[in-house]
Amino acid sequence: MPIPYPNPKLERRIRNLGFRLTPQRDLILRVVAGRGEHATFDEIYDDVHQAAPHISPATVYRNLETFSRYRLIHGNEVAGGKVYELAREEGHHHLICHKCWGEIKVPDAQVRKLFKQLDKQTGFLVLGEHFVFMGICPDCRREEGDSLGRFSVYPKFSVKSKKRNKKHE
Amino acid sequence: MPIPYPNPKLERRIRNLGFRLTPQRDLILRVVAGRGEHATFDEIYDDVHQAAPHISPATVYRNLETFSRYRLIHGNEVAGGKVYELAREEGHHHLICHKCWGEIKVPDAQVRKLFKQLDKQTGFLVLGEHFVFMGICPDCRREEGDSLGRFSVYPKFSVKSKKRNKKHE
DNA sequence: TGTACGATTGCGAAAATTTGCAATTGATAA
DNA sequence: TTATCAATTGCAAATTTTCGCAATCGTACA
Repeated sequence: MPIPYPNPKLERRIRNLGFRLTPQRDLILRVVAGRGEHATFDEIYDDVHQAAPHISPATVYRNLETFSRYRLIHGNEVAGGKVYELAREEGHHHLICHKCWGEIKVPDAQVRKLFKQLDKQTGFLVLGEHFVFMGICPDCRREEGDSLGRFSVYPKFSVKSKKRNKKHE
Repeated sequence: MPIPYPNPKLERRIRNLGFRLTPQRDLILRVVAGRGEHATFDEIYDDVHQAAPHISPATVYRNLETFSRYRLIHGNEVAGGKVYELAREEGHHHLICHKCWGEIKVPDAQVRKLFKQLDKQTGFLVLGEHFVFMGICPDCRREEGDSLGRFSVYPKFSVKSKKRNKKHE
């Protein structure tokens, strides 16, 4: 379940960071929230553009980047594409299979335990609330063993051409 | 220490996967090997281009992508830039500080333990040999506490304009 | 409220990355 | 060695992403 929006906590956070909460930013956050997990740039931009055609891609790029940088949202590299989602208190992590692209969720506690250990040992505080670990899922291992054969790898999943609508003509 | 090159094992791996070992690919691998850890696209392309000016950026992009896909090299998203390096037997992982960009290496064993647990619990085999965990390092925590303030975040590290030399003036 | 300042936006241009395709060239088997 | 065939390359074009800058527009404060 995505974080609800409007989200007073999020707004407070934005202002505390010294950011202005512009209509553009508000909309972008709403869209990301509405998309739930793993929204691509295109999905986000499409929604934003539909709701407010004057908002430029550059603004969306910039804000996604800014929000990520300040951990209001999380950006994740998945299978050749980048996906975004609202940051949450609870972490959640995925195992994604190289072969079949299946996803398995990992209980946060497990990963958190590693971070706690790292902290104890090095004093370093890991901040990521969302990690993606690539590998091979149980089913595919059964089929082909642990090594990735030549033809077991897939093309990038993301749709190729976005072909945004030009404004003029 | 980067993996030595030429590397018979790597060549065998390439051929086993059904890839042709073209001069372009050979050079790219040599360059990546020569760069050691964390080579950016630009660094790689520059070296390649210097050694063989006729090789196009597209070829380098394609092969970096292909090699990553088949785990001959590892591509990693670091601080807004992507970096590549030759894959190795031994994993190695980094903690990178959001504030000062300091790097701390994590003993592979520690992370591996997590993966082993995941395997035991889910049957999923994690394949990544190189993970990057972002967070706050001990020194910066001491200075500012655990929360990331507005001005504690840095611009992207990667050099902005690449401005490749055009061939035809 | 009204004013002032600096953050943010949209635009167009620049730069980076990907793609289509014809030509080339490894690798295999005769 | 030579012929064959599909993988790979280089180019140019298409597409995506970033950047510079003047104009706006939130916010803070009087």
